[in-house]
Amino acid sequence: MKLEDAAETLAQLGNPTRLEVVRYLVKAGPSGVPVGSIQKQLKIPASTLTHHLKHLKGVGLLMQKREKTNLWCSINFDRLHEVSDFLLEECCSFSLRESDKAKTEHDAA
Amino acid sequence: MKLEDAAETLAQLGNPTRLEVVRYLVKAGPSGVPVGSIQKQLKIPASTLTHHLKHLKGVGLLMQKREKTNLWCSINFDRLHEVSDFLLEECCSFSLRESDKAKTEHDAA
DNA sequence: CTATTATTTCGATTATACTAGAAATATTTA
DNA sequence: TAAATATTTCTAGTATAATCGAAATAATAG
Repeated sequence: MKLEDAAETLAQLGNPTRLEVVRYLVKAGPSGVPVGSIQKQLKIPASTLTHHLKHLKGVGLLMQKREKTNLWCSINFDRLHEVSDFLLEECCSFSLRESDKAKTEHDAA
Repeated sequence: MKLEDAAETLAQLGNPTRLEVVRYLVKAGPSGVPVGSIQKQLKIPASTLTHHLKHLKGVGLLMQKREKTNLWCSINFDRLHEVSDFLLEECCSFSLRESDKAKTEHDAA
């Protein structure tokens, strides 16, 4: 995953209203929930909700599928895992303290 | 972890410059890296970097420790794990499709 | 076709964040 | 004390996002 994409996705998750929606959808599981249910359940004005859903869709976190008049929303779990994992990838792959002690010039450039 | 706190933390991670710093510190491991090394390595203007470090510290992602003239920065791995995990907690704890099929009134309120 | 329900677009207000140069401060070493 | 290095504060310009009411647009059922 590219850093820019991860940052953009995390930024979208960083809005409290949007995160509330995401958490709700995560709990709802793969089958998802209609837009209207989210709206009533979390008491978010319709226009505000649409706005946020568009953002979530934009970074690939949200999937939507029409069924009659309802638009069912569900989380893209793969994508969410990807972002979640990104944060800790390559953890501790170098230690400056060691090279520091060994008098290696870390900041050569 | 409270939703508001998670959102605030994710928002901080959502800035590309800050995320780059975090990723660098994650790779550096628990011993950390001095401010100046981050600055040179990632080529971020000093004032900009200080600004971002303050944000990261504000949400508890960054720990700092002085050693002579250098200020060593390291990631609070516990905190980062907490946020990372938060996203998928209570996954699939309810399914609207099922209650839908059973004609249960989900949006009663 | 009309009524009803679901969702989106528009438009306007308000607030907040990113960025970085220049100057200031702190800490160490000579 | 002076010089050198490390980090922070100040300040200001620029841009972008959150919010939501009202009106518009689907989509279906009767």
